[in-house]
Amino acid sequence: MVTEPTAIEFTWKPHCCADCAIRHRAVCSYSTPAELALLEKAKFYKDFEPGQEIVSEGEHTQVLGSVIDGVVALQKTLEDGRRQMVGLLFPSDFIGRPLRPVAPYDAVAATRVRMCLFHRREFEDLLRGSEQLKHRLLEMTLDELDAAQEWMLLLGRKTAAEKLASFLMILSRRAAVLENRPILDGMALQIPLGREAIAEYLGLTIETVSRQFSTLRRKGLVDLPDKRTVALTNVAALQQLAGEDFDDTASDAVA
Amino acid sequence: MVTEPTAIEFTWKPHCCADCAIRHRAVCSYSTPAELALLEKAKFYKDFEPGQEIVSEGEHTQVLGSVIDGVVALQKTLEDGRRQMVGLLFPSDFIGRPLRPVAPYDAVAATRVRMCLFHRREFEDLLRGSEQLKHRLLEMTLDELDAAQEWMLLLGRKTAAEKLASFLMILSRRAAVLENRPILDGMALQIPLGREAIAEYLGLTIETVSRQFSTLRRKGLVDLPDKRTVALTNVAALQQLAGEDFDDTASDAVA
DNA sequence: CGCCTGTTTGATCTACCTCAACTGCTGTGG
DNA sequence: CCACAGCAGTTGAGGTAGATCAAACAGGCG
Repeated sequence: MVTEPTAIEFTWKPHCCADCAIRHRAVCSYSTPAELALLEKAKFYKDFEPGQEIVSEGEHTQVLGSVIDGVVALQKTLEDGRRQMVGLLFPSDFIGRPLRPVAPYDAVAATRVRMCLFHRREFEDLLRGSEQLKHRLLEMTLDELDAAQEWMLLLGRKTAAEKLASFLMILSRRAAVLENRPILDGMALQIPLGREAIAEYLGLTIETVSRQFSTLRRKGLVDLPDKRTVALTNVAALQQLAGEDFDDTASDAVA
Repeated sequence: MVTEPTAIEFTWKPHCCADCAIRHRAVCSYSTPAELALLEKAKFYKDFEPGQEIVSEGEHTQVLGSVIDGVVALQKTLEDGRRQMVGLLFPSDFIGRPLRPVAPYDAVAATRVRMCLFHRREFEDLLRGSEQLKHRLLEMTLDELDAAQEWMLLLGRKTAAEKLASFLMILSRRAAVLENRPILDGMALQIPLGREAIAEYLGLTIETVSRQFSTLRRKGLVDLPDKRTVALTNVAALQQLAGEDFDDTASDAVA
């Protein structure tokens, strides 16, 4: 399963960090030109085919880095094969824990993926010397922790319908940020995962996911032009179903 | 519910950081004497009664800091009242996100709690100037993220029996580290949570938790001398049931 | 002693899982 | 151009783990 990737042509191929599409959002976004030059020297690109493992659980990982293009799923597996996704990474997200040599999960390419990688040793050295890098990594880790805690609420307490609605809203928000446009009724959402991966994301079975998609369609909240596309026909209702406080009610400070 | 805490006497009351019980494990553990002096000046202690809110969801928090004594639960709530615990903090753990003014969860004292607190502003200033503080906070955040991902696997894929067994093993491990002793058959585990809080931890109902406790007792894996105490009579079986790879199989490195 | 709160146990119900059949693509080969 | 695998997704029928509703029970405390 870990075959060498065949040459994949992405629409855009970065050669130097200054041109990089994720330059201002990735772990390097606070780096000074001087530091960027060091990163430039150390980095290398690698492409992965859908389904290919980037990191595998229990493995002593030698590389870590940023997703430039594509989507990566982090998943954990029980001995009997039950699997749970624990992370879904988009361009600019960072894979791998500095200072922690053994990966606690599989990282699998969900689509074609281009990674900007570093050898662990080199990256850790750079990190040690760089206030900016460390600061940005802390920020990103805190964001990931927030997302994980929101996800725990979903897994522990939401119904299947709420789970799927939440998933669609999360994807919408992610797409809105990456593509810099608002979430609107009628917007077509490209889903980078098949039904099985969605089920692993939500802690459901593939059949339940499928049924919930059908229910959402029957209720008129979404259209399903094809298996990998969801058109949001009623964002407000979907958001309501997802059970999210998205209103900007400023609560007053205490103590 | 947010009444001022009455005076609580803990057995040990730190006055200066050098004497502090969590000195070598908390966010300040890498700090130099010089930095410690700054922390010393900025810190203040505060005690909380069981059930008292330390931080509340959506609130603009002005303080953050370390748990010195006691246990704190982080929980998220849906509009209709369904609640999920998303963090359980022991002495030396850190509460609050620097750079993120609005709390995404309630932090509630599960037991009597003594906190070592800082005003957000002051702490952020210290953090900005301190390589050590930032590094330790990054480490701790990464640990919390690991724990959250393990927890997601539990919530999404484990059965009620597996969930409870996992919970007991997590508590055991935590106690083993804090009290610096191994996990052994016969060891009595003090549970800092009532059945309801356990249910919120595991994404179950209180009744299911209670039934699973009874089942574990009937199967001879635990004794239940009183409601807040669990004696582990068969650690190996419990670990097995929890479905954890606790063996130290070194997997070989790849690329 | 009776009240209050937290826990256990029992009986039933239901959301989601499981197993199984079916649909509709997409690619391949005659 | 059609036949037919092969796979991903959908739909259906029935089973079950855990939820829900309800009652009994235990300990602490006035």
